[in-house]
Amino acid sequence: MHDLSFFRNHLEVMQSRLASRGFALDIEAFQELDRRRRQCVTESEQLKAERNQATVEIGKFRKAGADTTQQQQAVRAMGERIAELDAEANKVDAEFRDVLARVPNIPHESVPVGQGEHENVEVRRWGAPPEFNFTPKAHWDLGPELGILDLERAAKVAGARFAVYWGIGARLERALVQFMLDLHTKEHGYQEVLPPFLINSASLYGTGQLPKFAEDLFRCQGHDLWLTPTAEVPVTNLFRDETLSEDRLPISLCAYTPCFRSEAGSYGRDVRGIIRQHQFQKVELVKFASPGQSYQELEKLTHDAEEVLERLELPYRTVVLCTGDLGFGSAKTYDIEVWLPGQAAYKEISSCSNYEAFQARRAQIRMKSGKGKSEFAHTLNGSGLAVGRTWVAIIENFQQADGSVLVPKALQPYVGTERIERVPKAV
RNA sequence: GGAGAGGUGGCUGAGUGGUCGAAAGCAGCGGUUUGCUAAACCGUCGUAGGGGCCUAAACCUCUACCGGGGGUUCGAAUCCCCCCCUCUCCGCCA
Repeated sequence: MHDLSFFRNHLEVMQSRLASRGFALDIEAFQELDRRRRQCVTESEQLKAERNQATVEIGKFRKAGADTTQQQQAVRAMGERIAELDAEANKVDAEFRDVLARVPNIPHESVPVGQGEHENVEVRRWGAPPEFNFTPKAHWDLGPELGILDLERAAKVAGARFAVYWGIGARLERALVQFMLDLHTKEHGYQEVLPPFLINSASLYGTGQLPKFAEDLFRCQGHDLWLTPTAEVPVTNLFRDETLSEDRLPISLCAYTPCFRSEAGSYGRDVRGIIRQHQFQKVELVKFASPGQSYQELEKLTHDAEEVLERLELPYRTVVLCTGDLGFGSAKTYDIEVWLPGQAAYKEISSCSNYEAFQARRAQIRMKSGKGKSEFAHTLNGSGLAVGRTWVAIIENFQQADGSVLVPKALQPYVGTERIERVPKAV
């Protein structure tokens, strides 16, 4: 959500900067809606002022014992007109807000201009893809062969795009969660939180998933509750409608949650394996920062996520998204992509974004210095990391000729073994 | 799930139909006094939207907001209905 008065007064600037990310702002339609909205509000408020005055007079007259039937009728008629005007004002205002709520954020000036994914710019590359003296397998073959990944039974108990992990496979997933949380809390200065996995509409609105992306979510029938698509939502909304004191910023939080996404509109993409699931596990990093420090914090947060891959000896590259590939609310985003031998490609495993005040304005997250006026905080978040995709990266990168998988050294204490071998069938 | 008690400004807390955006206290901010600190005293002290004003700040003014949404009334923090949340007790449950 943009600042209304700023937006209204800088329409041309907004238009040109939004155009860089492929969003066409219709200035005339906006102005017309804004004009109608103000007209309704002004007229209604004038009438309300008159009514309030008349009402006070009636009170005085009645105290004096006078008959006020006539005045009462007049005010009643006024009330009817006000109701009409308010209905119209509400309608126009809702329309106006809806338009405004669907305008994406302005890209930061450091973001490269581009049309889409292919124009993202690589900023770092770490490690080298492993070389195999055999043809490496993809996890969708390797996992079932090892007996640790079972997509068929997952389809039975839930459906497509779900997974069941068996034995050491389940333990590997759990070990990764533990490892990531330990790294971020003990070495990167994050405080761990465990939020609700079901969240209400107000929270989703606060971080920008609603109203625009409802079809991407799972909703609980009969309740105002949705399955969280990412911990970003409950964790960022922790401070909704609150004012943070500036000297406590930045606040850095990390949270483990499962994430649920309907993946409507992604039919046919990543259908094999567990790259794209309705449910996946993620450790999320969230920061609340002052405007002056938020870009520095974005760099830190991104490095904190990259560190996970380095400790796990997984090759990756980091790209900065160009204007055309930027997410709805983000002003700047780094994607971290891990190397997957099964696909011989770098695949997104984390997305680290600075939303500036875009979410904070929606969620009313303010900050205040000692005596200054309060202003909106900046919010940031990034995966640290997507656990399922990290699981895939380990299986594929550390696979051996005999079909077993070596466990990276840093993870061995958590997994309790140096090598993953075929698990005995449960039945 | 059942019964009861509540939800008022940053906090505490008054207010049961009109002059209440809301007493009082605390915290905050500005000032006076003071060598400094402390204290005392004076003042100030909510948010959002509209207009004055072409733009920005300041200022003035209007409107809305006393958990949320509806209703009654000339007029609602106050009366009625629905919902949400908190607390206490009971039931059930990991």
